[in-house]
Amino acid sequence: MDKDSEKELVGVKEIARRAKVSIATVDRVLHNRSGVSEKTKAKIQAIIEELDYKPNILARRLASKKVLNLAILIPAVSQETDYWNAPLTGIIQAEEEIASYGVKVNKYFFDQNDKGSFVQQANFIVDSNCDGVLLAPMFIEESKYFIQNCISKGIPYVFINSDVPEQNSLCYIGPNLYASGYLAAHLSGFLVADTDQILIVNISKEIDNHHHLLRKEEGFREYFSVNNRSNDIFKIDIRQTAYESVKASMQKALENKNIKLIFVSNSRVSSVARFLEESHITGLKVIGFDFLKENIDFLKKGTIDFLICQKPIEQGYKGIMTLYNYLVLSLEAEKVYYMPIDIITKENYLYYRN
Amino acid sequence: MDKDSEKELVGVKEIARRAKVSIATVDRVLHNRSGVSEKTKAKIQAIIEELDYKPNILARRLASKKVLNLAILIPAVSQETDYWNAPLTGIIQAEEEIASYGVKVNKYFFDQNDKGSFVQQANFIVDSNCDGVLLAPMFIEESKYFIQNCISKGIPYVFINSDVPEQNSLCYIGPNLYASGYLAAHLSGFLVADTDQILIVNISKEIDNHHHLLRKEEGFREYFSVNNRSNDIFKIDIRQTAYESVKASMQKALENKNIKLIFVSNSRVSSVARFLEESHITGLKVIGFDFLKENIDFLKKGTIDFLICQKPIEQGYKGIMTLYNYLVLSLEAEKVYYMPIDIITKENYLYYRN
DNA sequence: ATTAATTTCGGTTACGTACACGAAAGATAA
DNA sequence: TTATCTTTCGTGTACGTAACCGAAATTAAT
Repeated sequence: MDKDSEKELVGVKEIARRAKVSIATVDRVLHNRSGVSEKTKAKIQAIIEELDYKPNILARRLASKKVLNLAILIPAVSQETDYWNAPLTGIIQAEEEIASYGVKVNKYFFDQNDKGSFVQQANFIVDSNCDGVLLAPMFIEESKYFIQNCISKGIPYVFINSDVPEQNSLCYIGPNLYASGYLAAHLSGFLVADTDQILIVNISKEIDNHHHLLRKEEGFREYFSVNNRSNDIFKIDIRQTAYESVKASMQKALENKNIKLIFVSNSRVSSVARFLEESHITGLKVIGFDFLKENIDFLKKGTIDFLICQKPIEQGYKGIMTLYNYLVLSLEAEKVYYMPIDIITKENYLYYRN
Repeated sequence: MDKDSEKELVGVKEIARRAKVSIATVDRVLHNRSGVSEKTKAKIQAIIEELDYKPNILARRLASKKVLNLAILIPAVSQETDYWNAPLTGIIQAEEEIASYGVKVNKYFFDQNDKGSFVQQANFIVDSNCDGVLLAPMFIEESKYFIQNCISKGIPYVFINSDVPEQNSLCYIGPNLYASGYLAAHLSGFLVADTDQILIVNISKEIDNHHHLLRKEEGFREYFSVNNRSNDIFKIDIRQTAYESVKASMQKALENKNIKLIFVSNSRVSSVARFLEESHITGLKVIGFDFLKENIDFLKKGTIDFLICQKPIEQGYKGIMTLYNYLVLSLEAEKVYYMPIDIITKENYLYYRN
């Protein structure tokens, strides 16, 4: 049972009384508006300091009638993959939670396979007047350009899902790609012997996106190198994401080899699993990414052994909340927030929360 | 870019205007207080329905000057294990978040090895006047008695960390013990061959607590049974938690056997790891529970291979928030909220969030 | 010294809801 | 009918902060 000293919550009124000024004046220094002499300003600030005054958020939001406009720019959910459903879900969750606090989230979507749509939507955001941006910087150069516009308008922005370092974003929320590749390799280590052959599969159409996969591959290879494991590691890049294309590439890749484990560097792992199943190839271990329905189906059946996932819903949720905390509560954000690297198996997927 | 219809946020004032009554009358039906004729009550309710009125939480908390008193009853952090630090951290986090909403959390702690202290603290809570209780029902009968008191006073209660089913709690937040044991077995399956011997170690002083460990053991054994794995599985119960006692028991247990994997059914796994290290026993795989500093140290060194963890901080956080949501926002809670079963290894522990 | 311009500050209302208090309307009894 | 009681409802103030508007104090210009 705690008996710590009950701090009486003081408000502007008490501060005004002690400083022998009106609450309006206190309000002015709180928002460092002009119109207060240096002397009284100092006096009031001292009292604020002394009393450890914390403004009442409720009263503040209630009295301030202006609504906060946030904008998000993320890929649209396509028929190819519904990965971005998850971050969007988190974004909507956050929106509902803070809607009554006068926050509105305007949603803009672009086509992952079309840089033009990204630029177009980004321009819409620039033209709208918003107070903060949540962005999936999938196209690096275009993102940098967009950011320049934000900076010149004084709009803070948060990166989600993939980072563009050195761009002075409020924060980055997403995976540490390298580390997740490294972990995948560790899990692989349990599944194969030193003499077994390993295949890395990168499936991605857009070159920018491909870049992210390479980071995972580096981490993956690093593990085997650091631990002096001498497995043969092959790799293929598949640049057409349709199943037929994956199938053809996989057939070729497995020819005349004795691959024992396949590492698919993104959520497209279900295509590979489907191929293995349809070809009646068994005895192969498979590791991939993301908690998608198709992937889980194969996980249940044992075609996929491990999925690595990084809480996409929470990424969206935290992205919005970071902007809210910064703009409304004026809390500073962690510059980099790496999401936990979750391991999903047949046995724990039921309890997983994105 | 969404263009859904902007719902104008309406308040009691608008409702009052439409119903041609005063806001006080609207307020009365909102809180279904007495003093309103059935006719006007029906009229007002219809309008509320039609307009899909959502009360403004900020204004509500601001105007209502009564503070909400929550009580928690959890084990004290002992020198033996600081596991309960984590839930407490989450509880404090939640408290800070909602403190400005007029919520206060009163903390009561009991000694895990002393039922009497549990009863005593529970009585303190009953005598205090609180509006909700968060409880770790470690001692089953005593908890049931406590709950009876809560029910008779109309106080809602939430279970955390371990469940007592059929007690009509607002909700249970914590692990699915059986499933986590099952997962541990699955991971073990990767680490051992069919001919290897396995040792299950239960370390716990209190019998009630022991009961929880058995659920994990069941899940563990079930996996091997379901998958027709024929490993010899031995087991020991250690009823004294001090290291010397663990050491003696372990020495005896390993004698004349060829154990290849040890499954420790709770967070005491570091004692076992310490024993192995001091005895220079290598080549043994170890699986245990919980993200504690001692455990992580051994994980880093490779003495422990896997830790299973179930977000104790979040358990505390969610426990308080569930009460808050129920009492303040009158949101119903999920009856059972099983925490995700997280797998922690050398490679991902850095990114783990409790 | 007087006026004008500027800086500094206080009074006041508003945000959406809760609730005490008292007034009006209706019901009952004489 | 009038008096009394009960039910039903409206007025007004408060919660802690934001911000407008105008007043007082200070400074600058004549």
